[in-house]
Amino acid sequence: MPELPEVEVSRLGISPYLVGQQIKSITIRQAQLRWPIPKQLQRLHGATIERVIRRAKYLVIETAQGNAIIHLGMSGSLRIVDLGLTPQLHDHVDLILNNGKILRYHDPRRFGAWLWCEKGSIHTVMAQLGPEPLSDAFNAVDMLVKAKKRVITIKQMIMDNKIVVGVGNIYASESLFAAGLHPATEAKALTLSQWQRLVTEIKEVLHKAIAQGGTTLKDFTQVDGRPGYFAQELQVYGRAGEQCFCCGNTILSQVIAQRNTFFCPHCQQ
DNA sequence: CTAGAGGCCTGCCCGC
DNA sequence: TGCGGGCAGGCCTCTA
Repeated sequence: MPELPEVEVSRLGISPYLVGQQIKSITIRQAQLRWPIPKQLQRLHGATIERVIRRAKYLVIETAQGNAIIHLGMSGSLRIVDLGLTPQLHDHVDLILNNGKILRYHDPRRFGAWLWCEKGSIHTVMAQLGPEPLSDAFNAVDMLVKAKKRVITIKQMIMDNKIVVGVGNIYASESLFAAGLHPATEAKALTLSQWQRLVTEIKEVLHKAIAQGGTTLKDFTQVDGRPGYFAQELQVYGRAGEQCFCCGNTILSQVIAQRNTFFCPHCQQ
């Protein structure tokens, strides 16, 4: 699912309902997510939410008692619903707030996670993460240097969370199309100017996707239940066999590192 | 250390 | 209509 834009859209959607609110209680209907939901999460009881931040594809709900970390996995989504709304199948966690709202976590495949992090410490899942793609720490010069040490395609490299976070399978294909680069190109073969183009397009694609409310293929919804509209903007992802909007050639797909990858053989060399 | 493969889950779509 | 196979937005863990 959810790549960086979808997680950021979720953050923007839930923040106004969460920040400053006290958590009345937590209801866990299914604790077996990617990891079992830790008991310490109950320490949110009575806590006031100070901030909701995003790091990579993780959301962090900060309180004076400690932080809850949420990951949406492949099929997770968050909604703000009114108190009393009957939970549906796969609605695994409710954060019940004192403003009559519930933050409701839905995740059919249960690849997502709810974790607990003590105040002032860094959870192991977030300890090894690379730079944020929308920050200046993600830049062409650093990518060029790192690429020289790797035997890997550019698509694998931009999807490596130690190199740069938040770029998943959809936005990797879309960014590579925008940059005119074949996804299977050896990372070490890219020139500085090609890295500049790719870095710029990754930032551009992510910004545009956030502005459109993310991409809904199946499971993802915005906080109010609406889909994300970036699906209408996709140039290559999921379009194998269809015509390139740019040149009319047939879009191809190829498995790279066990992930399906979409590209235009004419526009991407 | 790196790179590649497997696995976790449910749901959906396709072909028989 | 029913059923098995394959596939899906992520990422941790194990092996070589």
